[in-house]
Amino acid sequence: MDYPKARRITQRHIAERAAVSQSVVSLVLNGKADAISRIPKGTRDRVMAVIRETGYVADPAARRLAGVGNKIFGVFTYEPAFADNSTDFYTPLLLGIEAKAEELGCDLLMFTSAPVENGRRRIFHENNRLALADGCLLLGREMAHDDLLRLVESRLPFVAVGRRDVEGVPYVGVDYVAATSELARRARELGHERFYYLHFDSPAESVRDRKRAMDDLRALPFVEVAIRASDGTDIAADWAAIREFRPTVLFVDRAERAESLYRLATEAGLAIPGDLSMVVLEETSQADGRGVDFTRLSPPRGLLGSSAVGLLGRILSSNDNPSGSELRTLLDCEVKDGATLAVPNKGNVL
Amino acid sequence: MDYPKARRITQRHIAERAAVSQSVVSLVLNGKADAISRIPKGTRDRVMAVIRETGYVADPAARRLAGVGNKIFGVFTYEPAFADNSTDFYTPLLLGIEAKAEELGCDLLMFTSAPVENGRRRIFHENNRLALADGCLLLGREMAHDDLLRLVESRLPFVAVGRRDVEGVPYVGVDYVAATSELARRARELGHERFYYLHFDSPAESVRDRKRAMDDLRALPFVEVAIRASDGTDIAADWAAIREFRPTVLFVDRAERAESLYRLATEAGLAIPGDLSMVVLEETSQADGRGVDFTRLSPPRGLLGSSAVGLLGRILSSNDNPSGSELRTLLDCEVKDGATLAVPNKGNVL
DNA sequence: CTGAAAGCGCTTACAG
DNA sequence: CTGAAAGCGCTTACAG
Repeated sequence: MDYPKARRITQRHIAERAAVSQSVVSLVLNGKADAISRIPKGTRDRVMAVIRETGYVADPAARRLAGVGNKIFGVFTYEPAFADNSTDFYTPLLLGIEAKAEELGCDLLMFTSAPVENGRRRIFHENNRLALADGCLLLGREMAHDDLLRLVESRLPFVAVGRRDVEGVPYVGVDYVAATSELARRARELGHERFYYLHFDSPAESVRDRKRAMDDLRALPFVEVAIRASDGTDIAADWAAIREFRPTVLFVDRAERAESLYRLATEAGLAIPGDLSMVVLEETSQADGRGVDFTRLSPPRGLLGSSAVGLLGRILSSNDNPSGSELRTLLDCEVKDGATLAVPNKGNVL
Repeated sequence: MDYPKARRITQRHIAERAAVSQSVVSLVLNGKADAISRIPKGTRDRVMAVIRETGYVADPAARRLAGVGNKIFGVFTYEPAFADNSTDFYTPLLLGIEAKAEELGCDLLMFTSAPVENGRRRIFHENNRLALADGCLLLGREMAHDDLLRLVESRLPFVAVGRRDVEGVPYVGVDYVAATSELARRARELGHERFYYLHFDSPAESVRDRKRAMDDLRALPFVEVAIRASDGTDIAADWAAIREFRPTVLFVDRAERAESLYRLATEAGLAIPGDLSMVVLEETSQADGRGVDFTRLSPPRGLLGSSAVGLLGRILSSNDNPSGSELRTLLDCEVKDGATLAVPNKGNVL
């Protein structure tokens, strides 16, 4: 793809018309305060007038090459953001990111060109345009840890959305451990003692955090917890495994699976929540208003996005030095009361 | 001993390690076929090996400055895309854009930094990063025609999403005239003779196109058409005006208003569609599944986005020359049968 | 076949 | 106070 040479106005043109040298134009435009103050006001005004007349704007590529920032934040999504099943997840995140970027006066460079291999994107591909960004935002449930290490090494400032278990990676994440524990606590208080947790089979931090909270449950007296990883391809098998354990409450980390299990349960004649309570550890789909009103977690996705942009902005700003704990922020996760968690029926019918 | 500052790998480094000159590296990387063919295969392989080892990627800013394309498409949205009431409109569009960009291997530069004035963005603001993009996509219901003219003049290749009445502006739009006429034809066939059209008070092309179709209706025998522009601030007044005309069918261009009018009508004891049929000339909100199932237009938003990206790609490609009509494409708009258009009751009760 | 060099448009130390 | 110049990393016509 060739770049059709648009006749651009340059600082040389401005300089000619204002009868100064090109460097004075550059100085007036973005010199340091004390350098500018040495230029007589008359000269400054003359230059500014010509700039306004001509609508001159500095070429960002040249600025970049000369080593200054451009207020461009790269956005990299590990899973393709536009895939239908990711829309619910990414849209609120991206809205938060955009809102904050607008507030900071930043442009957003979406790295849609990263090639997809095995369902995930490769960030360091040939011809990646990472260097055009002042810093970068990383989104995705799973991120390859070697990519993250390489990014740290590259010195490109970046912020991951979601907690990451990699040394030196700044992130803004969600406190899934606390929120999951809170839901478990509520279930326990209602009298549940047999917990089943069906979770996605993934090494992602957000998956592991939820699992840790469920694991910790075992320390409580009278509580029994069964945990099963599932790749989601055989829900019927998952359901069979669940029934065998005879839980009174079922935790599921993915809303879509919860829907399937809900159907299987009701088809089997079970009353939810009476015979079996259900809890979902993520937000349910907003797409249709007809879904089950699950008791669930509702991560603050908009805030997550805007906070990540805010943190990246602070990292890039020379007169701001985020502390170690600010570089590793966890946001509180809201619990939404739905209609699927209640006191268990007396006789367990499963 | 001082460590050399961890710097970017450049072509010079590659050249040193492969024992060639820097220009040979550049040639191997992106020279024309006949130039490359003159470099012995051994040399080429040596250079490529070093490039692979080091993971070298050309600096896009330098490439840009040297005058070649970067496969970056700018995306400019006149209305802030993240505003809550625009999400329904922009999201499918952006999904289509992203999908096609990924297919073409392009990155997307979202101009979120454009300052908002009076609810719309200014594209030519100081420090705009337009020049970083190979070409640009323009989204928005209304676009300032002087901005468009200036853009044409700037020679930056661009494509507008939505038909535009400005000389030299390439676009991909929706054929609202045909689709609106089709809906009117159906209403006429069902026996409707008194049409009311309430439309947004805006000079936008998409608004004018729908209005033209409604205007054309007047040519039909027995048909009476009343048309009212509304800024949406006083729906009650709009409803009063509608009642006074006693239409049997009400066309509305905005789904949100149609919802309000539907409420007013049913509160007034009217049966819809019996006493009053309603037709909406845009897609209704997907946000909740509980809205009215309007008979309506459903513009192909995803396709609109991907087609616009495709067209921009063709414009930028040197070996492709879109014809005049391809530069001004209108897509067919689907009509969705809902529950609000039917044969009118015998006695008009309005 | 390969290298030296000009040039893209900027920033910024340096010299008048 | 202001200008000439080096340098950022690349592409590409031009000379050997």
